[in-house]
Amino acid sequence: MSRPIRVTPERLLAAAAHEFAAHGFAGARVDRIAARAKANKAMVYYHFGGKRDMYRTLLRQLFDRLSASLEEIGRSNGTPTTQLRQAIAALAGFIETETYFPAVMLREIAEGGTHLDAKTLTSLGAVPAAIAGIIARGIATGEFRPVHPAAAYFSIVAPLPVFKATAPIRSVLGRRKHAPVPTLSMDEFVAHAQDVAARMLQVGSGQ
Amino acid sequence: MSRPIRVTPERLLAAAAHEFAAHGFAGARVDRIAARAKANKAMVYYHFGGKRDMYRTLLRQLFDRLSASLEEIGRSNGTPTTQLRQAIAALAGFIETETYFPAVMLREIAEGGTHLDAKTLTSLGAVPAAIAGIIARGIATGEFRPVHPAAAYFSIVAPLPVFKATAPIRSVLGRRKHAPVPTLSMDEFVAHAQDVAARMLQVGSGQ
DNA sequence: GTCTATACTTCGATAGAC
DNA sequence: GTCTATCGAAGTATAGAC
Repeated sequence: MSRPIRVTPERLLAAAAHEFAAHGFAGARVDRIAARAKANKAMVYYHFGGKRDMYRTLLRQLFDRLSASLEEIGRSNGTPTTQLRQAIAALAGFIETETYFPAVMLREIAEGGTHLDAKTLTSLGAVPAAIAGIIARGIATGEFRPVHPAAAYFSIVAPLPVFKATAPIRSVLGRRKHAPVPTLSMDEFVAHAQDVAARMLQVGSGQ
Repeated sequence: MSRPIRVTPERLLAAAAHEFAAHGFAGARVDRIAARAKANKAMVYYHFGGKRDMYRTLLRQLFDRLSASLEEIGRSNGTPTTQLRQAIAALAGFIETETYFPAVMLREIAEGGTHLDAKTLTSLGAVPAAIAGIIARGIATGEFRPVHPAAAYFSIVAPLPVFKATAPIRSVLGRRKHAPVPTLSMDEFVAHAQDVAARMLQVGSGQ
């Protein structure tokens, strides 16, 4: 108590998350980040050195938090099937909590990792590693059918952020006549994603 | 023959595709687009009116071409199962041909459709509509189990552009010790995606 | 239709006082 | 650590000759 926490950097990062998600790295404005954080623009340079380093710090924190959560599930004593369900739920929960994460992630993918340094790439890589680990273990125990872990990873993970990030577009499209996309909640979609993962990895029942 | 085709707008659009894919809307530079098209910067404004309208024209053309290809498959006399396999292959082929499409699409999703006008949104909407149509028909005939068409759409479509667009990052990550992501070709991933779609929609065999 | 030259604006970054 | 003031570099867009 009464600990003089440095709030400025944290507030700046939160504002940066919002800004980078909404406008991308190039479109993000340092002025807007400072304004949103109710801080001075010079503080960005004082605390982070510049726009790019602030961006990297943000990404590293996001990936570290996500991978830590996934790795904890991987270390639990559940079966691979259970762990995978939990991992999907954890990813969905992370997306719901860190609402800017899907947009930031999709943007960085599109960017091809251009803005990332080695340290940030390491943090990023821990996410697929955690999921692939669960899958590989399930295959090793014979609980999952043998699939390429990377292929399974993308089938499992990609739909969630894309679904979440398309919400605004789906909303606009849904307000039209002959709406092609009926309403679908995040919870429903998570259940669907868990079901798809289970069917994908189900032993036997070749199609 | 000897038809005096206006090549400048086409060349500009091709250059724009490259530029918007690599840098996003905000990061795209009109100078670079003109330079790459070996045209003058003023031509962008003459032919398209500005950066934003050029971007919309590009997106509209992309979505129109993709949805036309998918709708043609939907009109063919194959079964829904066959049509869905073909649709996934067509999407993969489109991604391979229009190499800048995945990045552009992921970026626009992250952007929340901010830069899109009504006409472009209509073109965009035709893509999920075509896929959802195939799925709905398969459910109607009892060939597919009843799933939410939108949920199925995202499970089927999202992994492909994400897989393709992550190639640069996977390549960097793969060059490291303890590489978490073994090599995986696009062809292998497409086959995997078709398999996942089939299993997802397979009647019975509750997980 | 195409090019040159340039007006106007915005943005990232820093210097320097407090 | 924080703020004000400002520089210099880009960037979009247009005017106007050809």
